[in-house]
Amino acid sequence: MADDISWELYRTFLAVLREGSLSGAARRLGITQPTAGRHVALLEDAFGQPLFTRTQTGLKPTEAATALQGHAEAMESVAASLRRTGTGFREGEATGTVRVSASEVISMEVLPPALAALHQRHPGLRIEVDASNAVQDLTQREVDIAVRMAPPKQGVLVARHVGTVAVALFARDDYLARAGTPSSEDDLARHALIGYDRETPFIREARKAWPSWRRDAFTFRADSDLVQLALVRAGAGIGACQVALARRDPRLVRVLPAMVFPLETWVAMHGNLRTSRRHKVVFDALVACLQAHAGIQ
Amino acid sequence: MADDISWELYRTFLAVLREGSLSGAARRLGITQPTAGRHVALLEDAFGQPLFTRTQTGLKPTEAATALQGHAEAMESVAASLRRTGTGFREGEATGTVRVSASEVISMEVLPPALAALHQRHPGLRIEVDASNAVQDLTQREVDIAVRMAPPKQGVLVARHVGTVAVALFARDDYLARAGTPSSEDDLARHALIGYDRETPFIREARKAWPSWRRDAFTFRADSDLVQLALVRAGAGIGACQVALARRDPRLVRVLPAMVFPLETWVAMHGNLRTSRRHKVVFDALVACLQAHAGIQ
DNA sequence: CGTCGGCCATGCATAAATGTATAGCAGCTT
DNA sequence: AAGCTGCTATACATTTATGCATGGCCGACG
Repeated sequence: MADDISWELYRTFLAVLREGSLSGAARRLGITQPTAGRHVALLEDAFGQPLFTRTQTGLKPTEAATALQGHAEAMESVAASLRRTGTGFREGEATGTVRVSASEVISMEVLPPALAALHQRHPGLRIEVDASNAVQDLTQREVDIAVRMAPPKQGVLVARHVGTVAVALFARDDYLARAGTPSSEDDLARHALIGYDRETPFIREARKAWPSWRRDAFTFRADSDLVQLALVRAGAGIGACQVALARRDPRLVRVLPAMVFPLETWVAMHGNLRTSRRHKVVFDALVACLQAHAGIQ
Repeated sequence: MADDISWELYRTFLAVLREGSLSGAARRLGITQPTAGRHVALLEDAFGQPLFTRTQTGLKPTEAATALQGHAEAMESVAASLRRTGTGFREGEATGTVRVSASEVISMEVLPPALAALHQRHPGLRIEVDASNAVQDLTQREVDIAVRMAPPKQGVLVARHVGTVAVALFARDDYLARAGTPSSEDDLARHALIGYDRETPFIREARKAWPSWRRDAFTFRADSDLVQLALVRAGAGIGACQVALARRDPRLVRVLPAMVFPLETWVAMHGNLRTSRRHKVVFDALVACLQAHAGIQ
């Protein structure tokens, strides 16, 4: 069994896969084209099969190579995490880069003050925010710490439940003065509603609680929660909004208080990072920040 | 930014961490001690900090090195998967190794016939079974295909719901003749019950359905579901058992039919492996096998 | 207390991997 | 149709990484 496949080969393999040519991969990796070609040849040798069909315009991946791509990407992702963790580590101090993932709304509306304060206390800290609604997999994407709206499943994580963020319906006062205040869920049909466009798994789940919150009932549709929030703030109609955020704007009025959707909120981190000073610092800061956020009713 | 850290360095780094010495790592990797030392030195150079304190008896990892260990292990795991997938790939044929994870009970009682038949059809196939009740993370552990009792969360997976496996209470006929048949859930207190020892997250969830199924009520406690099953089959008392399994033993009698716990069962696989012939073959076989299993009422 | 075994560090020879240069081929553009 | 560009493959030179041998150090053991 050829156990001596250098991990380095995987890296060039992935680059060739991505660039579609030895020359391109070589450029990206800072090596030369013959070297890239030799790496691929070595890998093909080790696996006992071709990974690419050579053409004049580049290399076309075979079925086998396609099957391996995901793995290679996973390695790359982990390698990037490793490098990020290893760089800028200083005994006892919190220095270096930490990559945080959170939903768009949380990233925009909740985290910034906390992160700013954090940096004041730890000037050596570099913080990357990955704002995305897709459920990030800590092992998959390059993220050290994630704010999640679902309890973490994976055992290797250290996770802390920071409370429940309530989502409810809001509208600006002038909209309600204009269009009236709905008194029942059925009333919503006569209003300008602000909601989602494409249905995600999360929305599908949430819809069970709000049966009337259907796509075809919406006047404004947007995939971005930020856009929805902006529409609500602009008085365009009635939309869903985290209660703690709406509280900041005195003109936003809660309608149909019975309609509440609770978001169990968690902060999760790789168990490996428990011993890393800077990750612990950011983790604790996020926990404190979100506990405060979830505490607002 | 030194982006040119060879992935190969990570491999020796992990080996040094594991072996606790350059010499040991070198032996394991089939390189020499000076080379291992140089690799570590390169890595320390790239990270700008020491990873080990050199002693005469070996290398002691610093705080930084400890923080990196988990990442390095993750890389190793992925590399192993990659190698396994790449080796023995043959266009159109199902050859090579596939690693399957399932619960102990499923691994022991349900899969073997299906795997045996599968191998008959595809003699080039090598199958590894990882029997463990811990929820395996497909990206974390070295597993290609997993049989899970929970809907998969991660988007990168291809998952198939194969049905609902019902778990109910059973006892052997002679036990019931001896001790009587319980007529209500409260009656259970007077019986010899077979249950879990340590409470896992899964059991905590399941307990909500069966409030009377408490640890202190059990006569026999075992963490292993296999042992519990064996005790039920031996007529030791009343225990939980998958209905489909109990059906095989004519002496096992279902008690308190109202107490049923449904296990939603899924077969999950990396999306990357969709194009791999051998993985698809095993995936389909597992789906068929478990659909048949879940179909038994 | 001396010996043995295991470990790290260093200097040096060698083998291995990489880079350079070039040839050849295909597809575009003018 | 000729020239340009981008690609792979090969031959050759060179750098780089590796292995080998050795020395020094510490702890275990008889």
